[in-house]
Amino acid sequence: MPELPEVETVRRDLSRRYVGDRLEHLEVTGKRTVRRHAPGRLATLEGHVLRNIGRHGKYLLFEWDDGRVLVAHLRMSGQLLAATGEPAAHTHAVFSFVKAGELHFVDPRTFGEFFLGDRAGEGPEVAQLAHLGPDALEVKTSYLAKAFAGRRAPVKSLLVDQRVLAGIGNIYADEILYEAKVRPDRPAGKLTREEVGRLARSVRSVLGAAVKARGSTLRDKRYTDVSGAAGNYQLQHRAYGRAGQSCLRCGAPVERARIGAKSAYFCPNCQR
DNA sequence: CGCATATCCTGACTGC
DNA sequence: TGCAGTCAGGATATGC
Repeated sequence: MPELPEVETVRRDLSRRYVGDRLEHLEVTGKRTVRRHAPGRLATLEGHVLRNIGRHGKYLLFEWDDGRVLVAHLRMSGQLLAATGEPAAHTHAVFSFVKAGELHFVDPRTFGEFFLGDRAGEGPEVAQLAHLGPDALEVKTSYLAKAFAGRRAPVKSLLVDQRVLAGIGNIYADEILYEAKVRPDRPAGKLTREEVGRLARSVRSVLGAAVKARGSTLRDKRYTDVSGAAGNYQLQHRAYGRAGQSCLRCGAPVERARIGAKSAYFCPNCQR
């Protein structure tokens, strides 16, 4: 499940490989891959040079030599793989670059999408992403305090709300809350200023460490980098997936609860 | 408006 | 061993 650290790892891999190269051919075969506009519009990128790859939260922003931006989201199961040879099962798009060769978009669950962004002024930001909060790596305590004020929803629900902060998903939310020693079911508006500060610090430190470790690859191997290699941050998970095991800080058994429709792992003893 | 829930979809896993 | 049922979760639409 790609979240910010996985998307950032993919962004860096893609940048090294494809920026400066010319798109020779683009074949989109997935019926659901382009759904915000006519799928044929993507082919108008053929012949253009990729100038830069940006990222906002979990969205990738491919910037081309004519100023256009191709937006991509991998959702639950999407992968971007440098590939040679026959496309694997569930390959929905193949980008062919002049020098670097092919880039395959593989996505069994077909939730991932591509679309051409509408520019919203200077810079690479696009109108379709205007609802996103700031990128989670740049979170500030003062911003988070304002966003939480008066809210009764569980703090975890707001951490994964992309309108509040862009980039955090279910796994890193649990890791962040564990690091900050805050229970996931606490009403967000009831957190003290000090707790919000710890949370903001943990957002930056957990995501930063996960980017360094090239993201988390779980058993299902739904995430790998662009060359197909696994990440390493799953080895540093301290909350996610550890139900029934001893808390690595205090030894109490880690609990699993449901918050909204998602599972939440936390230590009921040292997260308060 | 804020919050909760259902939906999209396939593959991995669980239990009989 | 085989098969039905459940779960996984990112974003968005809908309901209260």
